[in-house]
Amino acid sequence: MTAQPIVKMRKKPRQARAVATIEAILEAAAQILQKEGEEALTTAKVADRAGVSIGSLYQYFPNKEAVLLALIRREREAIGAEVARKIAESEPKSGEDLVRGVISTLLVAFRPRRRRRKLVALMASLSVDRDNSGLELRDRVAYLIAAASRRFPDFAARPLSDISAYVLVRAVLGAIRSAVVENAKIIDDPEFEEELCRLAIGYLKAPDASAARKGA
Amino acid sequence: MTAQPIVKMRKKPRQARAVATIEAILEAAAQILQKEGEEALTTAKVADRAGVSIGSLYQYFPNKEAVLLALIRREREAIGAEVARKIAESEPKSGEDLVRGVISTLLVAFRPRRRRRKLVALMASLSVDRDNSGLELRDRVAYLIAAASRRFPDFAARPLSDISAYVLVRAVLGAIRSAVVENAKIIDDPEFEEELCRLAIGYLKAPDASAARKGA
Amino acid sequence: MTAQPIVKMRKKPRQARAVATIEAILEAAAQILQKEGEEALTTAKVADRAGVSIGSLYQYFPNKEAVLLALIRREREAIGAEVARKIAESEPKSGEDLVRGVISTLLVAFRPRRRRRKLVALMASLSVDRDNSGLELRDRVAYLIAAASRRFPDFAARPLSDISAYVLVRAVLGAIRSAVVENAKIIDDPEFEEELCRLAIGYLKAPDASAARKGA
Amino acid sequence: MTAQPIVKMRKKPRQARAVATIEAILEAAAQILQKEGEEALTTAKVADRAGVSIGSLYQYFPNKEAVLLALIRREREAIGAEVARKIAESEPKSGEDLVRGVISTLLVAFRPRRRRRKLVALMASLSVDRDNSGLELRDRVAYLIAAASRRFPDFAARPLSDISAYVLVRAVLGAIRSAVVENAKIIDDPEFEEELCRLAIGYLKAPDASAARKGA
DNA sequence: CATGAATGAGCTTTCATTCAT
DNA sequence: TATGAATGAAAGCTCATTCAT
Repeated sequence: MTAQPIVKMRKKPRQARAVATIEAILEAAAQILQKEGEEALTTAKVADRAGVSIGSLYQYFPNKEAVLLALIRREREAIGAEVARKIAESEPKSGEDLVRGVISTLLVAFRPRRRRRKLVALMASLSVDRDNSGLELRDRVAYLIAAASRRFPDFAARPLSDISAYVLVRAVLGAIRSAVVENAKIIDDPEFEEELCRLAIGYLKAPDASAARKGA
Repeated sequence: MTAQPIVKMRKKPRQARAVATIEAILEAAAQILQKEGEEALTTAKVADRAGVSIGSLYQYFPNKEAVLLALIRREREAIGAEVARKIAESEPKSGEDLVRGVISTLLVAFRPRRRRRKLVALMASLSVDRDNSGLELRDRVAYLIAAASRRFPDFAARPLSDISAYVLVRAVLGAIRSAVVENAKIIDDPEFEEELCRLAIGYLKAPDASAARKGA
Repeated sequence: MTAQPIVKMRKKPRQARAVATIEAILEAAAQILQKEGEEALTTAKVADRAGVSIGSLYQYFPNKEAVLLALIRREREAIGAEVARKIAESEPKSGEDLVRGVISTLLVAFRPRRRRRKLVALMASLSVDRDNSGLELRDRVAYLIAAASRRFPDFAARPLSDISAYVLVRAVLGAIRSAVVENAKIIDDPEFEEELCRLAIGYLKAPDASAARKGA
Repeated sequence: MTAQPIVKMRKKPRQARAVATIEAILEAAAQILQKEGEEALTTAKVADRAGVSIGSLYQYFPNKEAVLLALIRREREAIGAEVARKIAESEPKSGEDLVRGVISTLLVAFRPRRRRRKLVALMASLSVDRDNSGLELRDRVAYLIAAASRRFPDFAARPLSDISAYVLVRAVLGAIRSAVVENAKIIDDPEFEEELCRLAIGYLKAPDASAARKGA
């Protein structure tokens, strides 16, 4: 895992068998990551647990890193899509509604699977350095919030600056990340969800800081 | 990094020379981590850059992990102490004052040294799994805020629950962490600091969520 | 290239299509060898470049080595045939004539195709160990010279011993080999050709060494 | 053995033990090369036969190729030095004397050790592409001959052009190379040596070709 | 105490070859 | 017959750690 920025899969699967192989590899990688940690994630182990030969692994992934990246991308897209879908079908009536919906969905997505702990930690550390196409979750959430801040009367007072959006999204996801990674039972606590909402909504409704300062 | 769960240092340094050696090793490790990343951090390289033999390194640290842990702890303590000191000498007159002071100090601590980027990422991923004594920074900040929320009139309205403190501290540090790790120039932007303050202060002053709900 | 000592082709091509396939495979191998070197010559790459599946390659060649051997043999036969043909049609009038003709043809055969460099090197290293049927070029040349030394008056003085033939042929081909393999532009230099002729003709005309010694 | 032009040793040995290790590695490599061929030359096998760990091998050689290169260089220097020494102490009285001395020494150097067969083949194929500092043998021989062609009356008639030297040295070494590589008993035959001398001396004494042509 | 040579388990990756489809 | 997914032995190489000097 030295350099090699290659990220794509080595070959497109043309037979159904191949698709199953890829899926098995990713699932095996996820399991090992979860149960034994990143250091235990060796290509041999992944192939073994996936029930395929090591050669097959390398037929579809150019190197170990590519497996990790694919795994992370899959996870991220799954969560991102879920958030978007839930929001779309819940038809929020207010900005507050929407924020509660987003946070609730995020928590649901990260919660049940304590099994995803290591993966989330990895996502945090890997995504940054190596995968710039990977900010989907954050960007999607930021987009949703920004849209809401324009569309709904309760937030309309002040449009969201880029920096505000950055702070809000990173703060909320940062807190969730901590909860997941620190393995805290707190992530199942309704009060945690409530406080997250309070943090977000309070921030979105608060008078503009600079405006406030100038006004003072 | 195979076996050996030992984590403490192998021997107490009794001579000034020993202290200097340890310091040189940690500094070398920090430099390598920063300039070349975690993968490049090998014991041989650390010893070499520190100007000591590999044998000497193992005289002071039982294994590679111990070096990393010591490095992280050093960094964390430095930042924690700085926050505490700045607050102590600034004698805040209000809760808002104190929060602004804490955030400002945190940003100063993380900011100038873009060189600390990799270290911060490491702290995040390592602290959780391997060092349970390591939450000092977070705990210290949480303690400060909690104390303030009791001491100062502007926050007095509602004492900070454990969960609230958790959310607040993780949110703020999470946003800063993002800024540092994503290498964003945003960390130098005054507006970023302002928004962080707005987030924290707004949260601390907002009416209690559950109270509000009950009241409704 | 593990086991399987089989060296012959697996099946006789009975259809024109098969011949074309074999030709495509050999041509692909030659190209890869030339452009990327021996290490890059993998069966998968050969099949790919030849436009056939890896399975098909193994239908015509029992293993990778057989491909190489076929390639070398093809090359060798081509050059050998060319030398023979040129000589036959030039109807040399003297031994010197014939020698000049042979050397000239050899140089023409090896020259234009700097592309054949890697192939020549291969021929040199492979032919020895693995292909004992492969001395055709050398033998053909040796035969030509030997015949000339008997047929033409200018060489008639002394019949060529086996060892003399060996020395002469290896010397001339060795010098050409060096020129090709070392990638020297020398192979295009007319003086090079002239000197080779001088070497060969001088040797063939010189008084017998042992005779000379005895005479002395 | 992909790229990596590194050729030097990884670290200078500072302890006597290290020198012995290096020697053992080279000797083991030579043996394996000889008895089992180039394909059998794996780093593990070399280390094993040398009685050292694989790690030790890589402490002194950056990669497998470096081992080969060191081996070849060692061999080449040994032969080159021997040729030079023998000539120096034999104090040849004529050019013919000197040529006979050189050829005799070369044959002695290559002869007794049928064990050197594979090594010579390797030298031929490797030296060219990868080690440009490696032409010592050829250059040394060429230098000796060139000097002789100027110093001694029997060759004085015509100074040796660069191309003539090239042809002569490659021809002689090419013939010897063939004898060694083809495993022919011919290398032990005194007539072989005699014919080589005849080839070389005849060439050196022959009237200049171009002169001859012009004269005609 | 310091040194650095030695160790070797274990990792990633390649590629010739097979065989079910 | 042609295909290409699957195989897995085996290779090169790294690096944390030990221990004789």
